[in-house]
Amino acid sequence: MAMESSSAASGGSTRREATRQKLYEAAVTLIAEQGFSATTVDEIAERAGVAKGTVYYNFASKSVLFEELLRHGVGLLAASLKEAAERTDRDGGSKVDALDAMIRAGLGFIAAYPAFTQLYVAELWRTNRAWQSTLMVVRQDVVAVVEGVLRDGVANGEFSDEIDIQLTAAALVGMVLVAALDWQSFQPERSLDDVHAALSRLLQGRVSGRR
Amino acid sequence: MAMESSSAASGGSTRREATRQKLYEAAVTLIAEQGFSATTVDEIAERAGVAKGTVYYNFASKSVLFEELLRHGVGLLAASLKEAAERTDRDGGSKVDALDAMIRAGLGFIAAYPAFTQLYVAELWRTNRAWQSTLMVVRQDVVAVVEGVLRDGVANGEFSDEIDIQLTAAALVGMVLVAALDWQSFQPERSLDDVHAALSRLLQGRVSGRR
DNA sequence: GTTTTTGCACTGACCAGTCAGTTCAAACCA
DNA sequence: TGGTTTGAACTGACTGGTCAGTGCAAAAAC
Repeated sequence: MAMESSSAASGGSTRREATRQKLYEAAVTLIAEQGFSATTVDEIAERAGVAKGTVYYNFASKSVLFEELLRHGVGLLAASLKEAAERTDRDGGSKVDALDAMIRAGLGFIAAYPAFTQLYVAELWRTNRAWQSTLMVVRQDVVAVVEGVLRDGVANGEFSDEIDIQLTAAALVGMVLVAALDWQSFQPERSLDDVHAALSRLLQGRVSGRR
Repeated sequence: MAMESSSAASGGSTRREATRQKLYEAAVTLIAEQGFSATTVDEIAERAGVAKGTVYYNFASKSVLFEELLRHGVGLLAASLKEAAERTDRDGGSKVDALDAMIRAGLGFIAAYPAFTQLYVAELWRTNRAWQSTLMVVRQDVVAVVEGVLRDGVANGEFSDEIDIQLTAAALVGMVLVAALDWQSFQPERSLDDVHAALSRLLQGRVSGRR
């Protein structure tokens, strides 16, 4: 995942931490490609360049490794969105600007950690999974940031008070998520700016306006 | 999935066909809940009320069963979208109306076959899967319908010629997909009309217009 | 000298796919 | 009508292999 790439990152930069990081990175790619069940612990260890025993020295089980990975990644995404919204606020931007900035931040995150995003999308709507509750919490973290901006926008009259905040937030997140995954998978040569412009136009209803 | 529920449906209404149908229905739910790899053939057989051998009598392998399931489901979705677009055309509606009708058709499909949709989303962006090519084709079937409407709209001046057809189509599909899954998972009490209205508003840029 | 990692052998559960044998229903016969 | 044949459909015990997780002694790292 290469999240927290600088070695002097948060938390304790012990040797243990470095190993865990390597394991995260190996696991996220493999699980994104193959899914959780189809990915073996041996594979993860091998890709991380580490002995199998080390995996179990650092994580209680395969699913615990996965859950910690999820929390790790979503934390970064939510923080990035929040930061984008707040920055726009400080600069005196409108709420549309804030949404726009969040779209860009979302795209940036997905471009940086495509594997994580794939994995997240693939697992989010599954039921009957051990880590379902982890995912719910984690989803709420992200959607809540968007909902907050929408709510503020309605309050200050910038958005129609007829919008359905929950549904609209979900739809916006979905729009960015799917467009970005499509971009990565099917036309990776496009630039972030390109994709951002297309989504921005859609957001601002400038599709049906005939230029 | 209950697709093709009438017993005198297309194809041959043999005993075999009925069994295959039962297997589809069993498999789609289980795979949506647990994922492909985590779902065992024994489970599928049991849920379908059939012996394991029957699964292999009817399908060459577990993944062939899955691939046929995918084609089966996506065929229905694409047909439903196409039908919605054409109906709008016949009634002399605009291209925005066509998009709107497709959103409704998409929501209707997802409401009718939520498990299939979950499964589709979860598998679509995985790489390194045996059925990757099946998925690509199948995705194109759906996105192409939306692209077609966008293209027509640009041609007749209804849409800005600056829109990026591919990206916009993907984003629209994503918007509907994710909003609908969220609806089903997190606020199933909402009506289809509710959800449709929210998305329709977003599509037509009536979010930032201050009523 | 303590923490962490390694390497590897081992276990027990689980699972995809097989196959020899059984059931079913339609067609044919008397 | 009732009996018989035939092939398609179905069954479920079995096999060969895979994989999560364990245990541990010795080596590295700090």
